[in-house]
Amino acid sequence: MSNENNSSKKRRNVTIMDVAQASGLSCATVSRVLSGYEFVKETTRQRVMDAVEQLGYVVNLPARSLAGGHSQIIGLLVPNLDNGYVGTIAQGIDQELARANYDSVLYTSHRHPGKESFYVITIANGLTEGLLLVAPQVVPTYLDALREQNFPYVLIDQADATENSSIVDASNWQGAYEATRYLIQLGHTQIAFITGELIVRSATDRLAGYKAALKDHDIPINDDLIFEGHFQQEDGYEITKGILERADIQPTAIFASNDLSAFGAMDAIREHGLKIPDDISILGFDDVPQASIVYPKLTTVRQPLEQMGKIAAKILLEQIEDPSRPPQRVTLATQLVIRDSCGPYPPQEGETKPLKQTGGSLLRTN
Amino acid sequence: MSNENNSSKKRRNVTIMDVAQASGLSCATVSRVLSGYEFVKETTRQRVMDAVEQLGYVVNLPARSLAGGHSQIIGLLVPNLDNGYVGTIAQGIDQELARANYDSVLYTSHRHPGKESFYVITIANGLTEGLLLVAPQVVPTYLDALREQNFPYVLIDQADATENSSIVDASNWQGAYEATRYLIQLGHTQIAFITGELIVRSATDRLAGYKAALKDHDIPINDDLIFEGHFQQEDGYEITKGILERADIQPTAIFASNDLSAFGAMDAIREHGLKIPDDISILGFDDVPQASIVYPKLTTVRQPLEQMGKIAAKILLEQIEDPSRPPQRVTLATQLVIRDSCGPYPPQEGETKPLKQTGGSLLRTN
DNA sequence: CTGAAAGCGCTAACAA
DNA sequence: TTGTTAGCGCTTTCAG
Repeated sequence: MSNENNSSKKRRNVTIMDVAQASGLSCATVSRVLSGYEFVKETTRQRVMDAVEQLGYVVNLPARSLAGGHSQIIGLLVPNLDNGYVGTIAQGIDQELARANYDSVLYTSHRHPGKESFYVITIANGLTEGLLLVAPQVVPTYLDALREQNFPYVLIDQADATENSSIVDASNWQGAYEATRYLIQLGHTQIAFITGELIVRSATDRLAGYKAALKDHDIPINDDLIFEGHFQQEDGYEITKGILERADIQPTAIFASNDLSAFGAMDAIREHGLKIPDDISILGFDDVPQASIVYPKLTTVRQPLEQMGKIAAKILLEQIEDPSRPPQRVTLATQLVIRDSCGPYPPQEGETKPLKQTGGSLLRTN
Repeated sequence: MSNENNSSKKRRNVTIMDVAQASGLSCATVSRVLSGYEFVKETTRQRVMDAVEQLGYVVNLPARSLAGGHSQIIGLLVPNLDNGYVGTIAQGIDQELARANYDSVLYTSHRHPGKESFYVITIANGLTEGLLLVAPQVVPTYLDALREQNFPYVLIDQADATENSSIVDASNWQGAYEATRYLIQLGHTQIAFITGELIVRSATDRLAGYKAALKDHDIPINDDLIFEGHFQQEDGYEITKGILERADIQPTAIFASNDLSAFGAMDAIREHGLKIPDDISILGFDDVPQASIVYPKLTTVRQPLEQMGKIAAKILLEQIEDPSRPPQRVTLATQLVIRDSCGPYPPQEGETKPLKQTGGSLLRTN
């Protein structure tokens, strides 16, 4: 066994000074080598690196940040993590960050109800170089503060009222429009719609896309078929249950504003003894990983979540590098992914898979 | 519009000094108030707080860490984020952390292949006060370094060869044993088993549990029925496809070492035109959120993932507070969750749901 | 109970 | 190309 210094509580870490001493150079030079400064003699660099290696030196991040260097850390503010939605975005972010050797501090919103804004400012204060804000359910109040400080941030899947932030999102209106059109072309006219949080831009855009498609096909918009949800599976379940119990409406298809609520709807439908898509069609939005796992596989509108994360990270990194860049907005195309949860109306006997090309962004996958 | 100082790049942040000045106190006192030191006159505290409020002061984390204070940050090392598994654990961690006002820096492993160890040490150096390591696919090499530095860390769902780390995991052996017994009681004797990464302890434990159950019920262990996978959906799919194409083996049930590979297996089975559970039963392990969404709902062994995260965080926090605490190991009970993917063998006509109590940790849920 | 002062480890002018 | 020297904002003895 090794020597018994278990109880030595605080072993001082190796610092840049130690390296300087060991290599017979100044700490400034060591610092230069470590942060990749160009103009150092090759032999010097080597001397430093040797000492670093030998002493097992590792940088102290807080010290570096404090001294004005790059912490190489960005803050990632998310509402939660348990559904694939955020995870997939985070995956994309992480990939891009890794390329630039950045890491992320994870913050969950709604953690300090009311003091969110204070919380965010703290994050932005010192530790992180920029912020990535993923789809909070409510429009954040601290954006002004960030902007005022000229602190880099990018919103993901979320609109900013002031139109003054960098934003990465997907074409929600378009996606909903095309999906609705698909259902219409399948023969449906009684299409129920489950909305998301209606204070969120993506939710209202999807609703608008749905309405526009109906209108363009001369199908009257029936408010009785529109139900306000909250992007949760539970909502989808409860709302659909309600729909199925009502006698006054008979939708032949349900378009849920996100996959999660679509899953809830599927549950309710099965519980009611109905078959999907024979008795009723279901369409979702997002294309989270689960969508292709459920049975029947969910037809849905794909948001390129991972790519959204990547691009957001890339923009943020650019912004960090050059804070004078003006905010930019990137809207990625959504894509209708046709799987097995939508069928024709009226149901055709013998037909297995409805696969009517509607032109544009269609996709058939697993 | 406000005044045009957009171009002022670096507005100095409000510091503790400003607060001191504004309140006519010393920065030491301000610091004391801010870090909740007990012995300050109430009126003084109030004066400080007022100034803080008025100036909009927020702490600078790096400065605090550097000066030896608590960063209130722990590092969270995870393999990925896109499946519910890690997300659910992270959710639990976050909850516990929030209670103690801690945050987490997210690190993804396999990001710096080969230099992982260096990476981890960097994390541990300065920024974070402790580390939570979630189920890396390989046994990490840097544990010794951490221990040597007396740096607090907790392993989640992962064994440590040296038996010298704090660990939170679940009763993998037991879970697999009970699940296998359940299948046996359902009448199955030809039970295929898809393993996980066999260098990972949880994977070998599950395999051992499966074997033990067979043995205890006098069913010969057939190595031809055991397939090595990697905890991935893809594996489950490929392996199952292979199984179904072989003539020499005819399993009536497949026990996959995690839900992900079970999902893959389900895909392969459906693709083969077979029905679950009528033609073949499927059993998973983990109970990730998707498990109750797939159709048919997956019968699986639940790992209390969220709770594992919570407890790991709690242990880490304790360890941070008092580094002299000896490492502890907590193994949480797994639980067989009976849903719809397993049926009796031979199949009984007319029977809807097999629900044979096997005693112990059974559970029927959605 | 409060203030003065010495760093924590690093970067960034400014010199040399 | 390299060294010297101030701090970055905070905590923490040590005096008062």
